Amino acid sequence: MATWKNAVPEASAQFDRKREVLIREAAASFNRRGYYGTSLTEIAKKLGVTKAALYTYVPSKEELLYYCHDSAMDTAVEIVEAAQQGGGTGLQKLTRALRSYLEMMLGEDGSYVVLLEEHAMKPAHMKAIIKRRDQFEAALRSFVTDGIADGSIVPCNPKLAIFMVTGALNWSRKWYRPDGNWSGPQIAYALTQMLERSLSSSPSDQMLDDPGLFDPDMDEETLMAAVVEPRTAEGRRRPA
Amino acid sequence: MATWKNAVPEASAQFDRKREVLIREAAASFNRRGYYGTSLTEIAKKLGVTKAALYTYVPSKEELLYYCHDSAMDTAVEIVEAAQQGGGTGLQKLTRALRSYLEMMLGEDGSYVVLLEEHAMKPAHMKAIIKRRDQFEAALRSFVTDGIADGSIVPCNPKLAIFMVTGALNWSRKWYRPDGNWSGPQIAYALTQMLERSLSSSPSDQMLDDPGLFDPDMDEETLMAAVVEPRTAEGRRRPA
DNA sequence: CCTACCGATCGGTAGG
DNA sequence: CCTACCGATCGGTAGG
Repeated sequence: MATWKNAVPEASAQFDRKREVLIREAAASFNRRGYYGTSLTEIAKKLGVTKAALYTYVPSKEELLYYCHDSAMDTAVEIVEAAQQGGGTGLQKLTRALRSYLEMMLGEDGSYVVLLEEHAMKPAHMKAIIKRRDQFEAALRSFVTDGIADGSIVPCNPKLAIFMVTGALNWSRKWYRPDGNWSGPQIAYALTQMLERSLSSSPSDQMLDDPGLFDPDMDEETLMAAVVEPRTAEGRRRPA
Repeated sequence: MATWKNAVPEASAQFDRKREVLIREAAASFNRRGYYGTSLTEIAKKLGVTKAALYTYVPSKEELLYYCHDSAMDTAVEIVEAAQQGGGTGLQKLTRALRSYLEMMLGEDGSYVVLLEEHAMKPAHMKAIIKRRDQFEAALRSFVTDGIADGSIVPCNPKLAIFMVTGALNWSRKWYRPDGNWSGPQIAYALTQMLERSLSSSPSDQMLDDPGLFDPDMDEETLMAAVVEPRTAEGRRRPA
């Protein structure tokens, strides 16, 4: 007799799950071909259904784009909060945030982080997204001002600094190839290191000149020793 | 009797000029609303003609996008060549290239530098553009390897370094507001300074914390003195 | 350089 | 979740 009671949340979970898959698939397509360059028919075909079926989960194409942006902001906020709770100097918090942001973006479902074409949304949706993004950027800027105050970051303009780092990070989606020589975590480490150097009050004179040398399981000392050590021509690449 | 002879080049010049205006207008629209989000009717309206008139100057919308990309690459190549001929260390050449690239991009007709949606072009056009862009990036990378060799740049991965700086630069189009607090040259100076710091073998411990302080006519010493000096709340902004 | 039109494709809906 | 369809808009062309 309890069957009816259980059936409701199960069905609802199914619905939510499908909706989430739709959003990720849409975001990937919007990223690849642009909002106007992607038809709902294409998205539906990838999901094995017809266009009409999509309207069970979203009321319009525009709203689908809005959901994509909103999901991306959920992730961004999580990353900033985790970086904040990790503690340490301003520079450490910033570096941590940048690295996990990049790892996420270059990871499996990273393509769903939509960044462009906010103008395609209707004004109310656009304002909501821009507001959330401003909060994200403000959190990153606070790491910079923290760092300037605690001496870990060189005095600079926080606004410009954050524009610089987010630009460098977001651009990675344009050139990153999952089947290339470098893995996501390797690029995340090496790129973050370069950006950290531009802001650190005590910039390292040792940089990772081959991202392929980085191993997620390696500790900092071993890695830095590898940088100066002689090594084989192709170095160590794509560690499991 | 010479009238006829002169009329031909004049007409041809008129044609070329109009074509150029069309390309810039199209590039600005493509940048704003995307390739698929921009109709030829919109572009035509901005130029005060009808859509059909555009076909006198370009054979198709796709070809118009190709011309946009190609013009942008012309400018990029010019900038790199000028930076090369200026001489100096690898770091100096790189910094010079980045700064003029940014000044151009934030300048009056800068919006015509199209960067995205290469996939909208047919394969042959896409290949041609990607080839030219690779040459541009290779030139920038050579500045980095020059710099590592002459000791002005810290040992690093040139490919990653150029991806980082181009990302930071290209992203500026997303946030730059011509009517904002900072002028194009001011941002170009301050942002380039930050990027230079990430690669320099002797990173400055003095950064321009307010881009508004920068005056194109100011020499380096006066500027750096202004950075440490006390100043009025709003600093000096938007010098003529 | 314009008016008038074409075939194709789009987002969205009706009805089941 | 599908078939079948709608009005609107697109890129491109004919003919002048």
